[in-house]
Amino acid sequence: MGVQKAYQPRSLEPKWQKEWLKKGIYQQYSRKKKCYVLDMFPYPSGSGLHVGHPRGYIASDIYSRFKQLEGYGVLHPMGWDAFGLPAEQYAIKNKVHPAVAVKKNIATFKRQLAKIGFTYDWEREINTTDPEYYRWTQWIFLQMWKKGLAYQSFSPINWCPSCQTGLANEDLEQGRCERCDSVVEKKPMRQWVLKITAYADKMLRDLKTLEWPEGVKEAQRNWIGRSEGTEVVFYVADTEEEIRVFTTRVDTIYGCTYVVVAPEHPLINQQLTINSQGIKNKAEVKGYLEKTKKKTDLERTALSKEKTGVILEGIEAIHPFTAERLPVYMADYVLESYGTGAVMGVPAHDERDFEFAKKYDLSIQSVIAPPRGQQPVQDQPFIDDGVLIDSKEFTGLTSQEAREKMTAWLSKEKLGKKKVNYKLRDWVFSRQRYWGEPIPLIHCEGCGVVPVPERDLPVKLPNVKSYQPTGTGESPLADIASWVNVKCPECGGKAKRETNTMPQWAGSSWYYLRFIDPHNTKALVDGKKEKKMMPVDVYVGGDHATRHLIYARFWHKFLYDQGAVSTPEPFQRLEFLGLILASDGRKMSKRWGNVIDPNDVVEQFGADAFRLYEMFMGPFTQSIAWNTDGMIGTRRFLEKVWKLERQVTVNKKQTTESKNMQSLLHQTIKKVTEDIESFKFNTAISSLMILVNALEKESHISLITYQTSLILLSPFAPHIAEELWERMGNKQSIFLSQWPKWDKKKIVAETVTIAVQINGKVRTVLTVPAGSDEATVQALALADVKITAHLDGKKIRKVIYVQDKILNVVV
RNA sequence: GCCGAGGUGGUGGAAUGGUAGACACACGGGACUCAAAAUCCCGCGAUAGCAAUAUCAUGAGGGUUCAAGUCCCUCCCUCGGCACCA
Repeated sequence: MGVQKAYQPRSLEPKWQKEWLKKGIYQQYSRKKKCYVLDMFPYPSGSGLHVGHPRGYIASDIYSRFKQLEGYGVLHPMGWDAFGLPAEQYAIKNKVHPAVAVKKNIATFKRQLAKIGFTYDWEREINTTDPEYYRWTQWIFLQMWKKGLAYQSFSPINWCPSCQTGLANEDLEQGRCERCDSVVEKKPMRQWVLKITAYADKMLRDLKTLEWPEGVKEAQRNWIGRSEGTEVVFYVADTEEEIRVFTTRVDTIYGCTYVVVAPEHPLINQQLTINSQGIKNKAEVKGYLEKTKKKTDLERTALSKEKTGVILEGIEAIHPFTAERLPVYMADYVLESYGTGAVMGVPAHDERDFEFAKKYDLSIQSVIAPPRGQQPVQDQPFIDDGVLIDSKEFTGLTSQEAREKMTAWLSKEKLGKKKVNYKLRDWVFSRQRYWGEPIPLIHCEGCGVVPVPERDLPVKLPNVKSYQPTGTGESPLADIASWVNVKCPECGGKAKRETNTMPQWAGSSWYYLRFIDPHNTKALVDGKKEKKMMPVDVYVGGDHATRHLIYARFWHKFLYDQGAVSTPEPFQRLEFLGLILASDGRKMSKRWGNVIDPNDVVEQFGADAFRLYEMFMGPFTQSIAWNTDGMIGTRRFLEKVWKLERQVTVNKKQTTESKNMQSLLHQTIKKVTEDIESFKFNTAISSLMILVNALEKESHISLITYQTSLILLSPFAPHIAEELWERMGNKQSIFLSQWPKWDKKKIVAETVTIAVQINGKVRTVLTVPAGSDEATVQALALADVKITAHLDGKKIRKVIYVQDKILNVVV
């Protein structure tokens, strides 16, 4: 053991970091049981890591070390999600190739990470911008294309005028670009789109099988937005034209007093171009259309906005049940992109319709009566289910019965059918920017769209003079004639490459597979290695509740259907972490000047103290403000651990501590084991502190107790644990030892304290041998002065006794 | 508006229906020191009291229970997600 020096993390930590790497301590892949622990890999930005980033990495690292100690072969890799706008913007500004900037940033990130002491297997490091990586991103895209899941669309998409690129629905936040906050416009453009909606049902269904936080599942459910309803046909009077309407409340249809279509609805264009009949107030309608076009989606959907619309004079809709002629309106509160782009107006039972009807003085007919006892509120629509009234033969049915019967009737009459609708839109997959994976397709004059043959993958991103977006809807790649002009791989004729690139989210949609064998992604296809490692057992991260998780699930499910992967879901368990905010309560950001560099903290307190503090701050799922003052606490704790060595007796295997001490040790084993498994690191650490505080008071600590404590500490503070472990004479790394098991019998303490209550109020506590029976405890309690004083001769009505916990006397 | 997570000391936070405030930070007092830092010991929800102790106290108000931070009902507030989705 030698003479003990002061605890000096600054020399001790780098020493072990090197040693672990050299010996490959964390590459125990030959073990039988596997555990795949994955972090959401970072985007290597120019500003480097701040103390918020490592929170998730520390958690996954603790979990990985714990699982390795439990005997698992743990895969815990790290890589870089390096395509995307920031690197490109940096490149434009500084006139360097984005790949150069990315390389530099990755080096910074790695240097920062290395100091915290992670178990990452750097032999499996990946980078989404590596052509050998994106060869497979392109390959997967081609498989989708071949199955008809990638298609060209020419309809209007979301266009960010500042980023000068098309965006997916998921990239918007309240009608603004999530990246730059610009108001997004609608722009008709040629786009590649992935048919993610084809997987809507499967993604929804399989959420049930996942161990994910309820909130994230719910966000996914909302995003997919499945709703069951009825599609109803309203014929346009005196024509063969029809307006199809989607509703979830067909039971209210007798209250339908008008029909509304979206401005983009095909009927409008068609009826405007008819000369003889059709819309009579064409000028008015055209005027409204013009106004709508000028509005952004943001303005159209603004919450407080009053509903506007215009009647289509000369057009009437036939009510499918009553054959009444109803007025038809065009209004921009109806969205073309959802349902059929047309709705039936039931003002008595829908808030929006009610508002609209009030404004345009439309008739309001109540057809749903509230269930017994309830009174409808005056001057407000009744939007709940109830019992049908004034609905001919459907009168008297409940809403639910009516929906079924009415839908059945409509089906029979060929006037409608059951229909499921989703909010989820297909994924706009092309970007008109430089720094992304080229879409591996070729446009041939003769053959049309032709895939790049597999042997020609990857389609490498060529060098360009300017990374600046062109703004024309073409990417900067379009300017490189030598790259764009190719021979058609099928007919050898004149052809051009697709110049759009893939979005930021492409590379991260399958990266967890690449880690399984980063040098040979054929594993994807041949399957053996994939089968051994998948699924990811625990996925740790935050901030991407919908986009990344929904995209990755979609790609994975596609690959599953192709037989390329063996599991229907990629991430079995998800641990979603809270952000670390700056001490001012804001997000840590260069912009606010409130960033704290983890390496500064490590420099001052040591990596182990830093790791402990990040986990001790509070519950893992909760956002929390950083406070460097707290660091001193975990550092002091480690100093105590360090000094404990002096109390270790040479007496080898035997335990010398009291029974109560043994009980505490075993309680701690149980607590730490269970808490790590459930990601409750803060309470695991506090129980370790309790143990250390107690050991400190012992005159002697047995070797076995001490070493057990070191193992319990090692996932959290690996460096100090390894150092002290070695000082105990161990030749092999502590991380190749075994996680202790608790002994139920030893957990039971010799003595326990029992609270004695009178009428539920604690009056005294008794220390009694564990397992004492009620009679014994009651006798002791009634003999206690404090109790007799309170009883004051009153009659005891009842006594409740909970073993080893409480005795309640009711008087 | 809908969905999700919350509301506990000066602060971060603990509490299978069973002694509310574990653990830690800050703070106050003491020891050591010429002095400081570090370290160690003691105290630390509020009110009253020299004290023993008593009363009150987990966003607000009701309820269930021998016993409620925890379960039920009504309401308020904070954070996160979604939102003219028919």
